[in-house]
Amino acid sequence: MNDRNIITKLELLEFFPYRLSILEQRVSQSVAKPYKDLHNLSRNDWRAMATLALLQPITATDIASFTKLEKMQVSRAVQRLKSEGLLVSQPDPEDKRAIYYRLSPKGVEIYNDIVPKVIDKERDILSCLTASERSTLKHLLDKVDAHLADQDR
Amino acid sequence: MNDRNIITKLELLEFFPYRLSILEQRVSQSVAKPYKDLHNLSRNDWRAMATLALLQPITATDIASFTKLEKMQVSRAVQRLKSEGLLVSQPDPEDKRAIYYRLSPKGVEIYNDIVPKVIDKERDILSCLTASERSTLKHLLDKVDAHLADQDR
DNA sequence: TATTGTTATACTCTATAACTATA
DNA sequence: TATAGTTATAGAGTATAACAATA
Repeated sequence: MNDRNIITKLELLEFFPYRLSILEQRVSQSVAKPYKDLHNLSRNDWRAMATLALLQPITATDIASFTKLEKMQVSRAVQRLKSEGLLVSQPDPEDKRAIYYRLSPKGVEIYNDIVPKVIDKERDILSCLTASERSTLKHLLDKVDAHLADQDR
Repeated sequence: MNDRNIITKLELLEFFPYRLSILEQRVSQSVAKPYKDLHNLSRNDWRAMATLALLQPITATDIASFTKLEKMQVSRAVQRLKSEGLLVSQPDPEDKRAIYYRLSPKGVEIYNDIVPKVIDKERDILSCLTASERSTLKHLLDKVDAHLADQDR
C-alpha cells in the first residue's frame, strides 16, 4: 500500500457535491452582477426583494419560509431594503406583531432594472444546452432536490 | 398593469441559479457532516486535505489552482491542518520559497475515516436517480460548467 | 405558552492589499 | 520584476440565543 496507507482516494473532480459546488459558485457569481455590482444588493437582499415582488404584501416570516432563509437574515435584509427606501411597511391591523411589506416605487424601479438582466444571464448560462437538455436538467435537479427536502423532514 | 408597475415577474422557483443554489446548500450541508461535525474541519480545510491526498506532495499554490480557492484561503487551511498535526511540510531544496505538503499519519487516519462516509452521502443523495439519469446529470452539469469556465477566461 | 420580529454576541468567511523572502 | 506564501484589516455573513411585544 502506498501513499502512507490511504485506503481509498476520493476523486474530487468526479465527486458530485464538489462539482455542484463549483458550478453553483460560477453561476452565482455570474448572475449576481445585476443586483450586486449595479445596485449593491446582497444575495439575501435580492432574494427578499424577488419574493416581495412575487407575493406582496408579505410578512418577514413568510419571506423566510419561501426563501429558506433564517428569520434574522430576513429581518436584516428587510432592514437594509427599508433603509434604502426600496420597500414600505404596512402593519397588520388584526395582528399587531405582524408587519406586511411591499416594494416601494423605487423598489419596483430597481426590480424592473434587475429582472431582465438576470434572465439574460440565465439564458447565457443555459445557452450551451438544447431545449430538451435544459428540461432534462431541470427535471433531474428537481428530483434530487425533492429527495433531499424529504430527508430534511 | 397591477402590482405597482412591475413589468416582468421573476419566477424564483423556476429560476435556474436559485434552484441550483438551494440544491447546493442542501447537498453541501448533508455531505459536510463527516468532516465538519465529526472532525471539526471547514469546507476549505477538507478540500485542501482531499487535494493533498490526491496529489501529495504538493505546494499551496498548486492546491489553490486545483481547488479554485484563493491563495490566502489555502494558506489558512494549511495552517489549520498543520496546527492540528494533520499534515507535514517539506521545504523544496531547489526553490526555498516553495513548501511541499503531505498528510501526516494522523491526517491519513482522519482522511480514511471521512472518505467512505462522504461517498456514502453521495450515494444517498443520488439514490433517487437511475444509473442512466446520474450519468446524464453529470454530463449536463459538466457541459454548463465548461461553458462558464470558458467565459471566465 | 407560543409567535413575530429585533437585538446581542461571538465567530467565521471574504476581499483587498501590503508584506517577506526568494528567484 | 515576478513568484511563493504570510499577515493585516475591514467588512460581510453565520449561528445561537436572549429579548420585547403581542397573541
